[in-house]
Amino acid sequence: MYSIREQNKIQKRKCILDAAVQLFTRNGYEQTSIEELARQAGIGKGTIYSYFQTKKDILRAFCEDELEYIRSELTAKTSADASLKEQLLVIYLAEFRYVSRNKEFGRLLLQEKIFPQEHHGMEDFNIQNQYFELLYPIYEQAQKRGELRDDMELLHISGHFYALYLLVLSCWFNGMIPTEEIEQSLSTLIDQTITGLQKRSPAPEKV
Amino acid sequence: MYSIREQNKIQKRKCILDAAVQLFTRNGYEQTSIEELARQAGIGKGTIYSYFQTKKDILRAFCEDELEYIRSELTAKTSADASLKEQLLVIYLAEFRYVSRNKEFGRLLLQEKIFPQEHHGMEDFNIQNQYFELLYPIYEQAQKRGELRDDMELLHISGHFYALYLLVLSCWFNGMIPTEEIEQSLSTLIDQTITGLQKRSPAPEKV
DNA sequence: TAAAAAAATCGACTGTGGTCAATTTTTTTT
DNA sequence: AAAAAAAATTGACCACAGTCGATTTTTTTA
Repeated sequence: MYSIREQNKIQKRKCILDAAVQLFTRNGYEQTSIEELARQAGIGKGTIYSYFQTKKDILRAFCEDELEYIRSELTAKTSADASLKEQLLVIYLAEFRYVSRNKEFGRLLLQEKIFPQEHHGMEDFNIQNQYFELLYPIYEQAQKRGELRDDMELLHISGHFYALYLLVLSCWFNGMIPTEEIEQSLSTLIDQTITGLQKRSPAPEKV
Repeated sequence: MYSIREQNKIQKRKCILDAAVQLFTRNGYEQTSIEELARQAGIGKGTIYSYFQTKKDILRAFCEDELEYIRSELTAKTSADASLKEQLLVIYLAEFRYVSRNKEFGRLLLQEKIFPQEHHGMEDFNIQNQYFELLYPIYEQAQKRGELRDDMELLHISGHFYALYLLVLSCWFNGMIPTEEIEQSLSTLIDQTITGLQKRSPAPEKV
């Protein structure tokens, strides 16, 4: 049972986020002032800061919600019979599509997510872990089918693929990879990872 | 031959960076105002902005210089006989040590470097590429010794290892990996990359 | 060398993110 | 129901990043 107070809090938080979405998407993040945002949400400026610590947190909260939704949608859709590579591509490309839809948002979100401020702390840790766990079933399945080694920690495997995704994102933000080539790049890197960089057939001679 | 004007520009730029180093390291980046910085450098506030576009650019300029120096030192030192893994570890650990020495600087530097603003553009692209090329000899050498496949683009190989480094950095910033375990983590991931995540055929490989 | 042009310097000014003490609203106590 | 306590709200206020037109310094022209 929620008290009036708690009801209001929840509702007001939503008001702020709704106003943020509207203004951020219309005028951009930097171009939207907190005062404007407060006006649009129908509350005082100071009140915003009892719901969010910083301006970035507002953007982050919205993005996280959206991403969470996309992910839940996705796991339902991913076909379990597809190869590991295919499944990973579907997931990471969906994420990329989201992050790249608005470059400004994506950049700010990733900057905070990958190299966060001290004070956020534990939150991120959990979200990150949650996300990894989301992928675990896929890796486990791939292990069972013999697509992946089974003498490795899932966390390491998961991390490894995630690292590649990060790299591709970074290259895209730096203009080194155009949008059309993202899939190709990811695909190549996934292949590399699975196969390994080690020289194959002729047995390597020890020096 | 430098004109008086050009002489002054070079010197003044250095003044600003010197002042920045002093104040940033003493009081931190956030706690140092541009006015303070200008005073310390002995120039007007507005002048700073004809040398650097933003406050972050000042920090970045300093960090880049330092990093460039560390890298040049390093390539001279790295022993060419060591294994690929050993060489990579030396290089990436040196970088990590630098980035982690001051967490605040490191964070800001990486945020800008990995997910940069639009307007910086080409600069970063070149720096990134320069860095990759710095490592090329090491990979080529490893290919010749048969440690690495030689049917792969150096850029992809380079990128792949760089991705792992990024991941480890991110985990460190998120508090998922404590400083003492960085080497271990990197080491594991490098092994994984070289060997590949694929399940090896239980049947003995042809000798 | 004097005048004109170009470049560099400056600090008052602006807009904004974030704070905080005073005020209002809700809940608890008597 | 009234009083007291707790929580939420607010906008004036502050500090600071970044701008810009006025001023000074350097270079070029005549």
